[in-house]
Amino acid sequence: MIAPHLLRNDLAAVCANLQRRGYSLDTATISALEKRRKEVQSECEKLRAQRNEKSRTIGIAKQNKEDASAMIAEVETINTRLTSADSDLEKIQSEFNALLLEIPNLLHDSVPDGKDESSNVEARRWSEPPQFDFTAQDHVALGEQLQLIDFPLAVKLTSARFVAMHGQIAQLHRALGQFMLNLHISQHGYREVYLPFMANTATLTGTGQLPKFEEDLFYAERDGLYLIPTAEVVVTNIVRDSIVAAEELPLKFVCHTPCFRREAGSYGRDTRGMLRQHQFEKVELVHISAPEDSYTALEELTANAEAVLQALKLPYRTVALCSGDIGFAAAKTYDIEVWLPGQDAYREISSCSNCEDFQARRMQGRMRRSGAKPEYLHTLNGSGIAVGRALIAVMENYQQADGSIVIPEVLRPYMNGAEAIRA
RNA sequence: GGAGAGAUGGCAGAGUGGUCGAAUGCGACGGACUUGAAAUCCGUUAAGGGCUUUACGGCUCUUCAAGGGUUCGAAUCCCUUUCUCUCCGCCA
Repeated sequence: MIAPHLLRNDLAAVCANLQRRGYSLDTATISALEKRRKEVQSECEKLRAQRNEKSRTIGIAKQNKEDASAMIAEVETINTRLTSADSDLEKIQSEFNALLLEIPNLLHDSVPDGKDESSNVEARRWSEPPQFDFTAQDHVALGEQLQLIDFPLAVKLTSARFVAMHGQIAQLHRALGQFMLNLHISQHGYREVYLPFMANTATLTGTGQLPKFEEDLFYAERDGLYLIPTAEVVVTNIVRDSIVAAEELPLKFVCHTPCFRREAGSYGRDTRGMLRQHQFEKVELVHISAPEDSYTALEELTANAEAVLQALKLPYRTVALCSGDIGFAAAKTYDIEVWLPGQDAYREISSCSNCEDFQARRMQGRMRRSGAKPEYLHTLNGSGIAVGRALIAVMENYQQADGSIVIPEVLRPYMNGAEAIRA
């Protein structure tokens, strides 16, 4: 949520910033609404102040056993006017609020301009795509030959866009998650958390999935709960409705969860394989930081995610997303793209964002420096990294001519020492 | 799922219709005393919004789990919901 005072006092600047995203703000509606708000709210408060004052006088009169009926009649008149003014104000405020919740975050100055992903700016590149002296296969072909990835089974049990894995691929998948978690805990100073995989409306509103992106979520109607689309939702909401002491910052959390996404509107995209699934696992990194530290934190968080790929020796590049490609809640985002030989392309495997105070404002997440007023926190999140996609990357980058897959060294301890997966 | 008890400030805990945003204690902060500290004493100490001010600030509204109701007036009375605890049932 953008700071309401910016919308009141600096509408033109807000509008210009959002324009960079290709988002046009309805300034006429907003300023008209704001003008009425000011009038009606003043009226309400004036009436209420009068009523409070009169009621107090009535109380005193009654204690002195005096007749207060004239004053009581007066307050009744005030109340009639107040009721109507109040309902006007409520309408205006809920309209304003609904508008506010649907406006994306302001962009950081360093975000490059551009309409779509073609304008993203490469920040760095690590290692080189492997050269094969045979034709590289994708993970679907590799998994089928090994008989360890089973899409028909997932369809039978559930539906399309789900996957079933057997044996050593299932184990490799688990190994990846365990490895990432341990790396972040032991090397990068994160605290592991285990949280619910379902979340309520307030939680999803806090991070910005609701109200605008409800169609992307799985919803359990009987219980009013949503399956989380990312651990970011539950982890970031740890600080919802709380005031964190400045000395405790930054908070750095790592959390391994399944993620559930309906993928509405992406029907034609990435239908082959397990690149885009309704259910996938992810190790998520979250920083809760003081405002002045959040951009340093973004670099750190991104580097922590990159460290996973470096340890796995998977080639990647890091790009700064341009204004048109950046997500709703983020002020700045780096995507990390891993090399996939099966697609002969770099594909997103992590997205690291600084949301500044956008989410903190929605969820009333604040910090306090000693003696000072509470201030909004800055929240950051990033995949560290997507486990399902990491599995694809390992399979495709470590494939051999005979269709076997060498297990990256750092994962072998999690694989009972096995060095390769063969049919 | 059944029965009962609860939800008040950073924490503990009083408050059952009127000057209550709320006693008291703890904690925190400032000051006095002290070489320093402890102890003691004095003082300050909830959040959010609006209007106003160059600024210090001033005025005002809201908030005692949430929503609704009764009333001139609600932390206090009534209804609904949520959550917590205890007992029973079921369950990994």
